[in-house]
Amino acid sequence: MIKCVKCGQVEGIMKAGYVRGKQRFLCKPCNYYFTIQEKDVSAAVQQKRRRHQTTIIDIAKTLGVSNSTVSRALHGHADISPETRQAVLDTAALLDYQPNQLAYNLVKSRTNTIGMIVPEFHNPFFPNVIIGAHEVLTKAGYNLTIMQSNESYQVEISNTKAMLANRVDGLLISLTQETNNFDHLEVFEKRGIPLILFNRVCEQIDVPKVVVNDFESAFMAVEHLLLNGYEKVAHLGGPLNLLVSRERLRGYKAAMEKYGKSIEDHMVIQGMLTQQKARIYGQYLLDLAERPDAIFAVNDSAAIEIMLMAREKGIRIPEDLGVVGFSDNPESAYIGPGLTTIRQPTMEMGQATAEWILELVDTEEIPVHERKILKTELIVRGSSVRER
Amino acid sequence: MIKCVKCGQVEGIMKAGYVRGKQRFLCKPCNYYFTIQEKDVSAAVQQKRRRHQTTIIDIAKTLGVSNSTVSRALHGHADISPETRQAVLDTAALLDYQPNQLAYNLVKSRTNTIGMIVPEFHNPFFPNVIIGAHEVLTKAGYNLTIMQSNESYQVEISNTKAMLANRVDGLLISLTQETNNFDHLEVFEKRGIPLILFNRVCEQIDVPKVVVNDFESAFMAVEHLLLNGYEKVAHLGGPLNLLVSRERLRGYKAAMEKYGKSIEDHMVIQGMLTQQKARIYGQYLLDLAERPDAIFAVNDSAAIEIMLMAREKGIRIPEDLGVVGFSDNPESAYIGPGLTTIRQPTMEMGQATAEWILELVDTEEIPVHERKILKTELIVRGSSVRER
DNA sequence: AACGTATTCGCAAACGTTCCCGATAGTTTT
DNA sequence: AAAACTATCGGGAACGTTTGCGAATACGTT
Repeated sequence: MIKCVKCGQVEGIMKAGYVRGKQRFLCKPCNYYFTIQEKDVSAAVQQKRRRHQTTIIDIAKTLGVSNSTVSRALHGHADISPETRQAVLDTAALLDYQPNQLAYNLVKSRTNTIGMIVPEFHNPFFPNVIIGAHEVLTKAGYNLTIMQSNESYQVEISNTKAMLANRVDGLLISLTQETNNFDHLEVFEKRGIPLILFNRVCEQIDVPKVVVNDFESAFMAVEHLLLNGYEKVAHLGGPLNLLVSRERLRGYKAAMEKYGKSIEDHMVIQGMLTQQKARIYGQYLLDLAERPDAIFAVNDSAAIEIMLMAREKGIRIPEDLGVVGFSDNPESAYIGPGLTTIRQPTMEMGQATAEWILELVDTEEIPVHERKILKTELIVRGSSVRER
Repeated sequence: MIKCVKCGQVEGIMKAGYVRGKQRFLCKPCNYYFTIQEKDVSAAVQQKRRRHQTTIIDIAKTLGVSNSTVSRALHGHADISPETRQAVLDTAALLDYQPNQLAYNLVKSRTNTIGMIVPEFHNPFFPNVIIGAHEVLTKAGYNLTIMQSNESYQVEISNTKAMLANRVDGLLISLTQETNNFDHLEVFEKRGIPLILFNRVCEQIDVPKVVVNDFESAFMAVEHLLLNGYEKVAHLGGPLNLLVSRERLRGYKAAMEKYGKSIEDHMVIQGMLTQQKARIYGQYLLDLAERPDAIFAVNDSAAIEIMLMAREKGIRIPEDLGVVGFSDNPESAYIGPGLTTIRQPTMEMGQATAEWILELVDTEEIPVHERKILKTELIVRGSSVRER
C-alpha cells in the first residue's frame, strides 16, 4: 500500500503523472503531491495478487487446441470428436477447472437468475412464498436472488437498481407499504425484463400480477362471523395504501351490507400493524362503550394480540368476542381456542409466480397482462364458533 | 428459427460448414445434413435481437470523450474535472444508463455477493438466520444469494458448484443430513474463497464455525426436567450424523448421569424427524410398558407432536408427562400448556456469521479457524412444571 | 525562454467466455 | 478425377467494464 508522505494515510491516494523514473501521487484528503521511485512503488503495490483460476485457455494451451474447441467440447457441441472431447474433459478435471459464470453471463447478456424483492421477512408469509418460487426456479436451472426492501420505498428503489445492474432475467416483487410511485418499475418494461407483482400489488401499472382473492376472503370471514350470531363486527385493517388492505376492507363492508348491518366508523381501524400498534388499536376497540362482539383482523398476529388482550380483560372467546384473522400462521392452530383464519396458498403463490416468470423470460411477444388469482380457504377454529 | 428439413425440429440444429452462398446445417436429433441459402438464413435468424442497453461507450460517444474518462467520472475519480464529471453524469441520466455489474464483476474478479446454502426452509430457523445475515450484508453493500440443498448431498454439491461458478466472494453453509464427505468444500479453501459453517457443522474440516452450545443446552433442558421431579426422561433425538444431534444426545446423557439416572437404550431414539416419523416414535415411547414421565425432544415440532398425541391418549401434561423441545418456534408459546424449550439466537447467528465472513473476505492472512459459540436460553413454560 | 509542476484526459490491454465465419482434410459420389 | 459432402478444428470479434501508463495541455517560476 502506498502511504501519503505527509499525512500517512492510505485511502485516497491516486496516480498523478510521473517524472523520470519517479511515480507521482496525489493524496486526495490532504491534497498533497509526492513522488516515489518506480521500484519502491512496485514493492509497495505487492498487494493481494489474485491467485490464478484455471480458465478455458489453460486447458486449450495444455492440450494444444484452440479455446473455441475447448468451449465447444465442454458444452457437448456436435462439431467436436469424441476423443478431443474426452481429452478436454480429462484435463479440465485435472486442472480443476470451474467455469466462470460471470464471463458467460456477460457474453450471453443473461444470468439465469430471477430476482425477488420482498418487503419483510418476519411473518412466515414471504419465506413460504420463497420456498415455492425457489423450488420451481431451481428445477428449471435458475438461481434466485432475494432482496429485502424492509418496507422502505427508498430501499426498494435501490434494490431494483441493483437488480438491473446485476441483469436479472426477471423480477418478482411485492411492494412496500410506502410505495406510491412506480417509475422504478417501468424501467424494467423499457429494458424488456419481465416483471411480476405478487401479493402486494398496485393498480397503477400494467404488469402481470399474482394475488389471492382478498375481497372474497374477507367477505367469507365476516359472513362466517355474522352467520354465527355475532352482531357488531369490527375490522382491524392494514394501511389503506396497500391494495390488499383496501380489498379486505371492501370485503368486510360488502358482507356487513349484505346482512343489513350498519358500518360504524369507529368500528373500522386502518393502520400499519406493528405489535404495539395492534395492542393500541385493540385496546381502543375492547374499551369502547359499545364494545364489538367480533373482530375481523387483517392478519393473524394482530388477531392473536387481540385474543391475548381479551384474555387479560376477562373477555371470553368465543362467547363474548369472536375473532377471525388472516394468513393462518402456525401459531394460530395452537393457541387456545384456535384462531379462525383465512389460509393463503403461500407456497403455491411462489410457485405460480415463478412459473409465470419463466414463461415470460422465454417469450418475445408482448404478453397479455392478466392477473392470477389464487383461492384461499376459511379455516374455522374455536375463536369464532359459539356453542349452541 | 431454423427448422430441420427432414424432421421439422427446431432443437439441436447446428452449423456445419458452408458451400457457395449456402449455409449448411446438421440436425443432431435425426443426424441429417441440409443447406439453406444465405439470405434465407438471415431471415430465419431474425430471432430475438437484444435491445441495446446504453453503455459507457454510448455516453463517451455522445460526449466526445473516451470511455476511460466516463468510467472515471462515474466513479468520482480525482483526475476528472468537475465540468466533465457533471457532463458525464447528465448524459448518463439522459441516456438512462444502468451500469453493467456483470462486466464489472468480470474485470474485478469479485461479485460483492455472499452465498448461503441452507438445507431447508420449513422450520422458521433458517429464514431467521437469513434475516440476520441479510441485514448485515446489505448494510455492507453485499448481496446475498441463497440456495437450498433440500437435505440432499447431491444437491448440496451442485449448489457449491453453482456458487463457485458465480464467483461468490464468500460462502455460508449449513450442511445436509446426508453430508459425510467434504471434498466439495475444500475446493473453496484452495480457491481462497472464505467459507463458514453454521449450525449444521462438521468436525472433519478445519474452517470457521458458528454454532450454539448444543451440549449445554440439552444439559440445561434435561436438568430442568430432573429438577422438576421427573424421573424417567426419554430423548427423541435427531439423526446421529448431525453433530448437533450428537451434542444434544451428549448433553442429555451428561445430565442423566449427573443425577444418577440410568440411561435406558429404549428411551433414546435417534432419527430423521419428519412429522410422521415423530408420530411413530412418539407412539412407541408413549406406549412403552414403562412409560417415560418426561421427554426431551430435539426440536419443537416433534415436541408438539408428542403433546398432541399425549392429549389424544388422555395423558396429562405436565402432570403425567413433562415435555421440553428445542428452538422456540412461534407456535410453542401458544400451545396449551406452553412448551418449555431452548431458544436459539437465530437472527444473531445470521448476523455473527455474516459479520465474520465480511472480515474474512477482506483479509489476506490465513485466519485462525476458531469456532463461535452462541448462547441459548431455557424458556420455561407449562409443559414441564408440575404444580406443587 | 526554458523548465518544473498541475491537471485532465486517452490508448489499449485485460477479465473469461461464446460463437460467427470459415479452413482443411478425409470420404463419397458422380 | 472432379465435385460434393462429412467431420473437425481455429481465428478472432464481441460482451461492458476497469485501469496502468503516459501524453497533452496549462500554469507558474526562474
